[in-house]
Amino acid sequence: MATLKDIGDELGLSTATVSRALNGFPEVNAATRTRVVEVATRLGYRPNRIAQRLVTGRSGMVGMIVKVNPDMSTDRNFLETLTGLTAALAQRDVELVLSVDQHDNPIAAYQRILERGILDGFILNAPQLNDPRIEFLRQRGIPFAVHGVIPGDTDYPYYAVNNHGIAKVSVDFLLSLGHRRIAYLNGERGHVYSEERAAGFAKVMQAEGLGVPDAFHTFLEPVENEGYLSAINMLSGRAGPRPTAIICSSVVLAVGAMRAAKDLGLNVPSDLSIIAHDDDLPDMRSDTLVPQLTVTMSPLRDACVPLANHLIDRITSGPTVVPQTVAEARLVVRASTATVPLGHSDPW
Amino acid sequence: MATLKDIGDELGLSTATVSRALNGFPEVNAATRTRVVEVATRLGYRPNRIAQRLVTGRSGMVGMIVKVNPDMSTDRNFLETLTGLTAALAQRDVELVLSVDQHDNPIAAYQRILERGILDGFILNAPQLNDPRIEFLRQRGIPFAVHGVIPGDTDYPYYAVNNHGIAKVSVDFLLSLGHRRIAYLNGERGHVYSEERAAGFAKVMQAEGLGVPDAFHTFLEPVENEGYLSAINMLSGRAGPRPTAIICSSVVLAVGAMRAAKDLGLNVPSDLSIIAHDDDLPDMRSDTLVPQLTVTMSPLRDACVPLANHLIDRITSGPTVVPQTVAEARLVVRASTATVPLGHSDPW
DNA sequence: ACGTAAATTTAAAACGTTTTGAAGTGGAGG
DNA sequence: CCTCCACTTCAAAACGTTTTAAATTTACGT
Repeated sequence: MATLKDIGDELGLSTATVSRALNGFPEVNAATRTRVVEVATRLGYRPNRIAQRLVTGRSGMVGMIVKVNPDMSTDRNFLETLTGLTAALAQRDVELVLSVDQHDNPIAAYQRILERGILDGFILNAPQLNDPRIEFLRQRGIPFAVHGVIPGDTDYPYYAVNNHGIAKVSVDFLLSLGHRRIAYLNGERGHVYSEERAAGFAKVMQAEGLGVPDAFHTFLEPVENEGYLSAINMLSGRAGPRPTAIICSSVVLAVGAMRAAKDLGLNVPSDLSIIAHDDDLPDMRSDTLVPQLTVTMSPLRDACVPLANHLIDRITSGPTVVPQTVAEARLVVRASTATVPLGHSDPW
Repeated sequence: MATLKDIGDELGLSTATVSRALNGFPEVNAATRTRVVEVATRLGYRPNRIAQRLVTGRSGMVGMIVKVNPDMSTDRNFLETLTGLTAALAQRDVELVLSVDQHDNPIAAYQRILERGILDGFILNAPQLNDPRIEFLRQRGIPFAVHGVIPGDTDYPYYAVNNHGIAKVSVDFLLSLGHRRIAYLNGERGHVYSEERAAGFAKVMQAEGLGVPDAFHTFLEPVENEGYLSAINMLSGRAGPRPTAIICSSVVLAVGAMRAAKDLGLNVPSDLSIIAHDDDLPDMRSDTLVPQLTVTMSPLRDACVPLANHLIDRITSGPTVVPQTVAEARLVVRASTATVPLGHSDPW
């Protein structure tokens, strides 16, 4: 716990000079600077974040609020994000403060922690379509960066994957294999990612002159059983001729769909092609499934470093800087997709 | 962002008096106090934690370090703990700062964050048998509270469940049903909880004059498939006469064991009794399984409030205070246990 | 040598709180 | 009327840093 004063005393310098020397100000003599740095490292000096914050208004700490919901699958994503984010922030010497939001009011948690004047900014994840948190933070002028982006409201730093593109790549690939009856097991309504993919899916299919009955585009909680039930419904033939291909919004849903196919005696990929989007979660490896799953892939972890940097840049450079990234998913063709089965290439 | 000065100016008082009025000092006039409180609430005053910390040395923030490992099941516990803990701490106006430890050196993360002088203390979870973190924090005099307790090293605030008791209750119950060949699917070696239960299990069985072959007491990563494989091995009869009852250290393992029994054509509970320990995780409901699982139960969430309080008490009252709690698990008898099948009541 | 500009360093204020030591009230007792 | 004490309140220092404005030193041209 050495302080600036300790260093200054040892060298006969004022704390002002020491501070400047360590913070790389140009007006300090090169020789002095090296002496200061030398003593600082010898004493193991680390600036006191608290004191820093008091005077600069910055604490080097950013917050993230976790919405707790019983659906743990989103939490799996969250934990993955959390890990990468802490690491990425640590790279730039920023700490992550976590808060859990248990109330129905998504603002309350932010308010509570903001009132304390501790944090420099926030990372938001899983934005909803009209996300009140964004309005709230924008109003107060609190810097934030979003994992994802709200279409039509993009006035902030973000890292997003091209959900439109994810849908298009999947559909294009299946079309090229001759599929025409393509179903979609999507995520829950209201989330940006599912709505965006839904729009992309609808658009590409329409452009091809292919309609999709409502029963074959479902919006599900991303748990295995939901995927199973919806796929059973689609594949049983009761809602119309069964699809020859299913696109799943996540690997969990694909696992459910594969179980459904198996239970109905359908072979993947010869009777049914399955393609999923894979966030590359460590406990949901799409390449360990049987058959190995064809996926569009955009590792969740890839988001963390850009997100951290976007936020920090925004904090340090002010509101003029709006760093944004849109990542493309890449198609990984494995064994769960094949050409359309004979006699099934007609549309619905 | 009202300050003490704002309040003081409005009432013609010094910041000193305002501060004392709000912090409940006895020497302030009752009438003044009410006036101060009135203005403070009207202005939405919240003390600035940063300034507070700078002068008092306390920040009202405690830390927790997450060890990231690919085994997500422990993370499920972690997330549950996290939720409860944040809430419990918030009750006493304390924030939780999270840090993720990705390095092999468990100390590094603590060091990094401590050097910053931000935190008042730590919550540790999942203590290992010779946990270096404890030695480190003790040496530095940093307050901490542990979820769990290391046998033989109990010189700190903690909340623990009686793991010995968990094993004993389970075994006693099975013994009373006539079982003699009781197997144990335990958690991984090195963790306090598994070692303690192992010791408890061995002791109770020995006291009964019943040995347990090594093959029937296994230490597993708490994932479904591990439970399945180990149970298959036990029930196939290759390692000796099959057990009539299996105790599982967690519900996930029990799910695996039940699948194994089913695959081998064994009925639960008539052929095989299964009992598990249930931490009451929201996504692993032991009462939704078929058959409903008999369990020893100690909700993970119960730990959070005592843990938070233990830590805060320690921080505020100094090292003389060592609040400790040992919780007992309760037995919840459901449908996965029954009396020993005829002709199987002899020991190994 | 001298004045001036540039280079370097310093003293002091500021951030918002807590806390120490002192000072200002008022009333009771002499 | 004076002293003493209890009750309130206040001014100022402190925490460790950054930053403004001022002061000091150095360098340079004459």
